[in-house]
Amino acid sequence: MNEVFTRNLTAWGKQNRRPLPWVGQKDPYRIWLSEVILQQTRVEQGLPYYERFLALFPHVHALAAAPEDQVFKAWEGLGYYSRARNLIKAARVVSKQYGGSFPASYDGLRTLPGVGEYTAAAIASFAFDLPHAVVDGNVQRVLARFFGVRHPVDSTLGRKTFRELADAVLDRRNPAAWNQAMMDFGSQHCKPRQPLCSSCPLADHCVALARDWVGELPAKRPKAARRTRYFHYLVLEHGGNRYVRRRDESDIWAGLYDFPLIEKSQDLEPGELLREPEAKSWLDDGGWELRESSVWYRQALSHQDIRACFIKLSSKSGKLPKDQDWQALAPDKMRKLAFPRVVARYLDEQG
DNA sequence: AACCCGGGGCG
DNA sequence: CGCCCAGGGTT
Repeated sequence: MNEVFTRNLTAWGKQNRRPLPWVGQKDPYRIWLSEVILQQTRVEQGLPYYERFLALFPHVHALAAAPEDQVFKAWEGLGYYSRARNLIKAARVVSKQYGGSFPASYDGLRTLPGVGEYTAAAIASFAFDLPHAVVDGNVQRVLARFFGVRHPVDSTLGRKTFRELADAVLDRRNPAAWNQAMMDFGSQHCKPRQPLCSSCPLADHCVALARDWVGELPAKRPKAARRTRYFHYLVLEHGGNRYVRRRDESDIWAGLYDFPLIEKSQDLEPGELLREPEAKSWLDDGGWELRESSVWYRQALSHQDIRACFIKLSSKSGKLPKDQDWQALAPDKMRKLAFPRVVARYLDEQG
């Protein structure tokens, strides 16, 4: 069974390799960059970001030397911004401590920030031809269906099972081509919905197909409920400038910029909002006057449902409390900074 | 082990 | 609207 799986998947891989800029590459920097960009991200979505990053930062030293805000701006809209933070950290380690050369071992790669089991195996196999099997969503799906594994992929037992299975079927003579074939097969043939079972080279021995489990595999644990948050943004204008701050690392969008924010568990009208203690402590004595308030913008994330409203106020004195690190910025300065998607949408529409 | 972290595309 | 995506880090 294993032999059939290996032989047929290898044959499929030879004829169906995807023409992507990082496929077949041996430069560890380019492999690493593409893998981090593609974490939890579709190829079609990540591709333009990969091209842009490579143009802006052709090698690891350029990325290591870049201003952080420039890297975040290049990452804007891609999500999971801890990837951008770790990208900068890892680039600096490779640039300064390793003289620009990525570690040429799985364990060495694993020490880099943002490089977990999957990414370390990917770089080790693609760049260095080392025998490490990648286990991503595609690989899990192929293995779960063909071998009929019903453990949830996000459970401890499931992770162990899929890692061992992936290692067992790995073609150690050509790990790069094997890993590529597994992921390509999962993304193009053994797809999550409407997989191409009728023309599948593995159909004869596929457990899921024989038992009619294709639609339920791979199994996942039930998800936590989505939390709804109401973000009331104060757009404080003073002499053509607006106040922004860089978000800290304890909540969503760490490292990105946004406006003074009052969060509530429900939506408030501007009149109610400005009577809240939080608003009064910020705005009192500043002579702030209400100008207009936007419609509600909505952003659905996998784990949160965020609704944002933008309330514009202006003042001649422009006074704000000093205990927060607000900066008053002109529009041309703001354009260089990265904002959450929902804020960027507002800025695009309002100017 | 459970939880958190974005955004987009698709059925 | 729910699911999925070339996952990783923190608690």
